[in-house]
Amino acid sequence: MTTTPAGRRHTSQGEERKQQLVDAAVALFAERGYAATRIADICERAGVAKGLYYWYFPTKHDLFVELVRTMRRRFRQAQAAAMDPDADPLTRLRQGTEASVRFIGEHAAYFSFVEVEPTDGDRAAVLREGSEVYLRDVRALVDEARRDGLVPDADPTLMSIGVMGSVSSFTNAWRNGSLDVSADELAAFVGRWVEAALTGTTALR
Amino acid sequence: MTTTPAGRRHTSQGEERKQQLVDAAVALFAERGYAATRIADICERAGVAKGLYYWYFPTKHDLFVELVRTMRRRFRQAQAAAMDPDADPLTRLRQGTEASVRFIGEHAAYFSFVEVEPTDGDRAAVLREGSEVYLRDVRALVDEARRDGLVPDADPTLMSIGVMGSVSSFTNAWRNGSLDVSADELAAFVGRWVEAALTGTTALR
Amino acid sequence: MTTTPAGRRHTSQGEERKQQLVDAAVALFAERGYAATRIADICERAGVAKGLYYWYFPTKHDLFVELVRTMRRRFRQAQAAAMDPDADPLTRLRQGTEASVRFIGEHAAYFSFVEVEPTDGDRAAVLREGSEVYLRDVRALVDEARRDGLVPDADPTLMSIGVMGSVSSFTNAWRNGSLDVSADELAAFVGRWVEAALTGTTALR
Amino acid sequence: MTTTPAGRRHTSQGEERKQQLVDAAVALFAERGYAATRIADICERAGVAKGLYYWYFPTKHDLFVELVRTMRRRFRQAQAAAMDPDADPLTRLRQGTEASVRFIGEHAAYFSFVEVEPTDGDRAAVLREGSEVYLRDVRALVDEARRDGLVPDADPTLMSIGVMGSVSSFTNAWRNGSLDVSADELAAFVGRWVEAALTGTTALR
DNA sequence: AATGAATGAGGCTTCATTCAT
DNA sequence: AATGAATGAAGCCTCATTCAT
Repeated sequence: MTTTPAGRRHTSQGEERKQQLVDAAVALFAERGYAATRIADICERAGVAKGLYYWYFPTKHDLFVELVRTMRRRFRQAQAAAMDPDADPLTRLRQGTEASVRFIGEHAAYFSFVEVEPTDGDRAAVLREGSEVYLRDVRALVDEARRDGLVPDADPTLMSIGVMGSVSSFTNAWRNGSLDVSADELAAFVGRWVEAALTGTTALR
Repeated sequence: MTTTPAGRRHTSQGEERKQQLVDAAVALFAERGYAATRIADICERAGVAKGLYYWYFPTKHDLFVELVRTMRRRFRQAQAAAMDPDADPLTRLRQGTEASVRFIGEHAAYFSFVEVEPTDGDRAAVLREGSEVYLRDVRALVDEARRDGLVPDADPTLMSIGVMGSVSSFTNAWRNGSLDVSADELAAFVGRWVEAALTGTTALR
Repeated sequence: MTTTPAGRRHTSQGEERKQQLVDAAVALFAERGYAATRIADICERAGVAKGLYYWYFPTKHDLFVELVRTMRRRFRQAQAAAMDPDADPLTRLRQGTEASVRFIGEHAAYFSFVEVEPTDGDRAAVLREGSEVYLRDVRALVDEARRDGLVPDADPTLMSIGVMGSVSSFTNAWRNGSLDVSADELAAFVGRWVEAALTGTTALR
Repeated sequence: MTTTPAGRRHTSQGEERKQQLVDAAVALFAERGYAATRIADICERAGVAKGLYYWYFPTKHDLFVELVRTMRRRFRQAQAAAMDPDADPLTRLRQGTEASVRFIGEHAAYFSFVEVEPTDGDRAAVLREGSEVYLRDVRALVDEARRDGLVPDADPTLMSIGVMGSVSSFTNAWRNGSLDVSADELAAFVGRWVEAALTGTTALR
């Protein structure tokens, strides 16, 4: 049960409806972008009348926010689940990176507009939250690795950004169809790429 | 002298006006994004009447295209100028990378919306052209370097994307204000980062 | 129930609204012509918000088309109803002609802009359809009359056009206010005029 | 030498320019209608800069008026020249009618938009002047013919309108391409048609 | 006479949002 | 919960007209 506009309760049936709308929205955002997607389109694809949208979301922006927040949560869970708590930071970083690549590959539609999209005005902020969280997680590992002498003594912020940026760069390209590798191959490559860049010692194979 | 709508000629005075409009547009696109920028805004900032816009550009999209194409040309020139034709491919790659970072840094407003923007519909294609050209240039150097045994025998497409992606990731972050380094420092770092990732041997300092 | 824009269904209430818009449009077209009538005007006169127009008609032109088609249908019905199927072709022609004059007289507002209007571009075609149908009907009767020896052996196309043209010429003048006769008197006169012209024997009284 | 806007004199060279503009306008009005013809189009076709238009005509409407007035004059001259002053009124009427048909045939482009055009607002009045003059001329002949007992004792206004309407109906159809006769044949037919209608005695051949 | 540039009112259309049922 | 109808603020673009040179 969740609440919406005027604090209304939604039954489980209502939850389904809501999810239909979100799913339709994701598909459309991916196809033509957020701005070019009209609420009417979302409703049409979801098979409901236009007016119904507002029973579930107070505004167009809200669906976006809810969607982003939900995905963010799942994203972190996927990363956390992939990391071996007993491993050294560099290993955990690689595991997290690989998990990220895989997760993004599995939610291509979503990331296609989240990564590339406008960011005009409010949505920018919403998305930034997401990368900040990610960045912080990476940063913690980088710091740890530096403390352990696993990576050179370079600017940790720069290194963290390098890690995060690599993930998004490679997955963006992958979605564009310019890469002819499987998700797993890509994940492995990105893991090695990042490690090589960070340590300057691991050869790319 | 250039031509516009119905193939009209513009005097040099007209050229200036046109440039004023482009400049105003770049600033506004950077501030609030392409979609959120109204033609009226561009004219207002350029200090001309709304109707005049259409004397110079048939549509909103056309200014965008012209702008992108112009910048693309300059971008390549800057890269080419920075590369020592007698140096080995890896060195040239680093020189080009550093030049790219610097160029982007000098045209922050432009790249802020070109890199992050929507890409909904037509604009996507226009922008893609740009990265394809860049990618091809990088790819040529990577191939050469591989032939010379300077980089491991990994997938050259992946490596090229890694190079290009690094440049944009770091410069994006730099523009966001999350990085506290000078343009030159950033360029140097990215150059080393890319070289390390590629060769797996150059330590980050 | 009719369909519109995206094939939407309209309730009977919606049908009324639609009709209100059409009525307002006819009045305005008659007053100031199609081109000079803005959609905003139509809505204002119909007492609805500007945006609602597009709920019912995809464009300004569409209302026009729908209107013309509807009137065309009624026009033909009125003509058919006035003709005695057992009468000779010349009589039926006169009956049809008189009915046409009367119908036009009863829908003066509509015909005032349909007959005299621009016809620039698309609307021309729409209107032409109408006269072609009329002309074909007349032509059939003229041919029959010629076969029966009721009219001279002149070019049937010319004669048919003469009939149709007479109807519109007289009714146009009537609408302009240059004629001081009742609709019935006019109808009778046009009937005789046409018959006289065709046969060259019936005296005008 | 004529005067324009601020009472400026035009040299004979200027007269030519002016005529070029008028000619371009007639062609365009005929092609796409008055409303759909932009001043820019006229200038483009005339091969002059847009601004020059206003050196010759104070407004778009004025060219129209001047054009109509000029043609009106010539039209009347053509009619007058065709009538034998010594002939009876009915003959003169037929001669004038035939001359009208021929004149219209020779100036098809002009009449195509003058006859069929919008008439929205001001232009209506300008055009009406024209038909009123024509109507008055016809009316005088009809009255005379009635006095001489050449036509029945019917409403002279109606008869006059029938004459004028016939001319325009047939020539309109002719321009539309629905008639496959020469201008002379058409003129002869219309002459007989009108006479038959008026007298009810002349058989159509 | 002639040109390119500039103006600005105004039209059509879109679409997020709200309302009545 | 759900629907069709209604609203109105904007935005893009056109084009007659004017201006400076």
